[in-house]
Amino acid sequence: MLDSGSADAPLTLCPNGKASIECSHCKVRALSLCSALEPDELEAMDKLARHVVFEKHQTLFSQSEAAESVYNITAGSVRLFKLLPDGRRQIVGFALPGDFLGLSLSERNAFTAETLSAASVCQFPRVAFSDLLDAKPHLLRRLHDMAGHELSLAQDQMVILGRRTAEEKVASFLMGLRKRWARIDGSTVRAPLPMSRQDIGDYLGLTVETVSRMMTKLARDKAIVITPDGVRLLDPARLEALSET
Amino acid sequence: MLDSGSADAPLTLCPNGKASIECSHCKVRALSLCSALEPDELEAMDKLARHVVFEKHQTLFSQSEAAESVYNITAGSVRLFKLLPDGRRQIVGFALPGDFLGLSLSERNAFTAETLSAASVCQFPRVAFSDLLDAKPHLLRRLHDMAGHELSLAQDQMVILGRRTAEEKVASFLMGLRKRWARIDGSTVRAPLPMSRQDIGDYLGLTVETVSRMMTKLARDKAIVITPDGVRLLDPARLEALSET
DNA sequence: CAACGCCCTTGATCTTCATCAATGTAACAA
DNA sequence: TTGTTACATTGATGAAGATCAAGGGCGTTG
Repeated sequence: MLDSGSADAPLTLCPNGKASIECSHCKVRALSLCSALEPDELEAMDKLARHVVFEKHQTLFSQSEAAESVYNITAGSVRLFKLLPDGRRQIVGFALPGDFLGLSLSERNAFTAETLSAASVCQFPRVAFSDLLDAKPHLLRRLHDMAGHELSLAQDQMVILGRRTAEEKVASFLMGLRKRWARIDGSTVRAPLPMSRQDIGDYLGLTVETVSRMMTKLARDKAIVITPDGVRLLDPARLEALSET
Repeated sequence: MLDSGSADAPLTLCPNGKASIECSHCKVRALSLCSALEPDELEAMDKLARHVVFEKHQTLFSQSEAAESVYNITAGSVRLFKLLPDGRRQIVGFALPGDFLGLSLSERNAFTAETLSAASVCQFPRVAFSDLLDAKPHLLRRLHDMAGHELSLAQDQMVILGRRTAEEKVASFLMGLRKRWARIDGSTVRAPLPMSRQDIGDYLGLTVETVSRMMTKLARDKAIVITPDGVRLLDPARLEALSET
């Protein structure tokens, strides 16, 4: 895990002018990229930053369009997907608070990003961000490490999509999501599900109905409890067994 | 496509001492990473390089082991896969001549790499390569761009695994492979298949039998011709339609 | 509060692909 | 040559998950 040492130091740098304790931007950035920055570099980042609030189901950016910005999700969550011409949809990931989008700095967006709920986003112009990187090689290095991690996650997802049963897919999904939430809210058993069953299905290569049936099955088996906002994991060992690598 | 301007200039730098026209190392590196290098940087690279020949079905490196090297495949091809404890296998990619492995520079290997045929590999110690990058930020930048491209390919593969039928999967696979061979041998219709049907199945989330049936179907429909060493694409338009994004 | 829409769940049936089994084919060795 | 082995193909059957259909919970809106 990344240390959060730089989280409270540069209070005044938050682009929206609030104290960090109130500012989701400053609060979460300690979780990922910005903890690698020196104060002067943070300042440079913040000069570029623009804080934007999106409503539910709004599009941050679309597949194939020219990439304009790098995004840091500071609150809310986002679905990332590709569409086939006939309407089939594959969700390639979900972005949670603290996650970055567009760090590969490619010219065009590889997928569409839509908010699942109201969301706050810290946006940096791609070109300016790219220039900053050229001036700060160690930041680029950090970025490259993050890209390697992302690639590794994508390959794990290939295993899930290609070689796991419906029940294993849902179990792996819940475990994976729980671990990501743990970094954000510290909970070891709660996994809020801001996305619909349809979204989960499009992420796992299943239909809504199958996702629903597998969730019901896991609940019947006392592995999880389904709550209005997501699930609580009753038997992580059982889920772990279903999703073992 | 990358230009090959630096392909023939630094002839003497080839680590195995042959002239470039005979040296698969020098011939292929123009295709990817090394075309971004200045002569002095190429020299630095070559000082690190070790040229190794592997036999068929040998392991280059294994999943979870400490990553020792960066690899440039100069001849032959390689399968990259992850295993589940119960033996299910997901191939996450195939490496062809000119491809690099281990450029993410992570501490541990994310997958196992095994040769499909006899293969020549140019190997660089990971740590030394990493140090070189720290000294050459523009090379790191180039690497990061390549990582972004790889991530994008991984996401395309997620769409194939999650949302395509067996026939579409096989068609996309053949088209994708043909495009990669085109960069190597220039052919627009030939797609050699150094991997077995089992390998293709483990790449596409299918069984051997289904792969075989779909190949037969495509051949019956006059979209491809099956040859001893691979396939010839008779009707690329039909295959394209099956694999349209 | 009633009506509507949206999402989730559940059941019945169908399709695709996996599984099981047999046969075919090419490379290689004795 | 024949036997052996590994891989590919083909057919018959089965099962996982998709599809089709209906109903239920819940928040929103008039």
